[in-house]
Amino acid sequence: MDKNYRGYALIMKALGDETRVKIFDMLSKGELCACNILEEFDITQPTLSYHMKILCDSGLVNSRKDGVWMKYSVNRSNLNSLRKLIDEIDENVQKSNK
Amino acid sequence: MDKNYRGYALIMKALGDETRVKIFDMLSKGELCACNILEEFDITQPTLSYHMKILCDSGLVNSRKDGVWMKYSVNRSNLNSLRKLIDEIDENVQKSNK
DNA sequence: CATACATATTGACACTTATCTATGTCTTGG
DNA sequence: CCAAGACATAGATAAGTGTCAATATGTATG
Repeated sequence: MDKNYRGYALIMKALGDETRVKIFDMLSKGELCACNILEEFDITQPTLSYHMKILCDSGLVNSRKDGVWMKYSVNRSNLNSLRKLIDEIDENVQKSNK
Repeated sequence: MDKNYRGYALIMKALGDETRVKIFDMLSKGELCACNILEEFDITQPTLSYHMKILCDSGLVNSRKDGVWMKYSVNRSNLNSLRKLIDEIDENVQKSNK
């Protein structure tokens, strides 16, 4: 049973940036609009747009258009898949150290 | 209570490469020597050495010298800290969707 | 419809990354 | 001590990344 290492690497890479991991943590507390996120960082709007695209492409974040605004939220099922990988690795570590 | 986003980003970046996430998964099943890992990949020895350095620098992997060999293993406490971050984010998502 | 506003796209740029070949260092056996 | 083997380091290079300014696109409001 081969794992989808490429997919996991994509997810990890998406979180492998201080700005993006912070954004993801913010989103975990609830849906946010791009402008709300932008306020929290010292980056320009195009740069935020670039980061949001990476988060969405990884599958970790969902987006929906609400009028003029883009609303972002955590994709629960892909977060769960990431969680499972970590849990499985952790289990293996427990076993191999017994 | 501010989180160490930089540290988390470093860890995620370390796993944000297909080769490295695969190596980390291998190590979760037990300590391995560099030469054992090398056999599983189509990369040169210096490239593996480069990847192992990144994994070790992130804190996710421990190394020890055993004679001529370098033995690598998962750093349990840092894996646990990663796990906690994911768990916490997951908990927030559960809460905010109630 | 014209304007304002929120977001996306483009093009440029400096910096970083993953990879290789060549070479260095360290350890062990003879 | 010398040679062989395991690993690290250095230098080169092509590709990828994060950022910005400028511009385009889409949407709501007067």
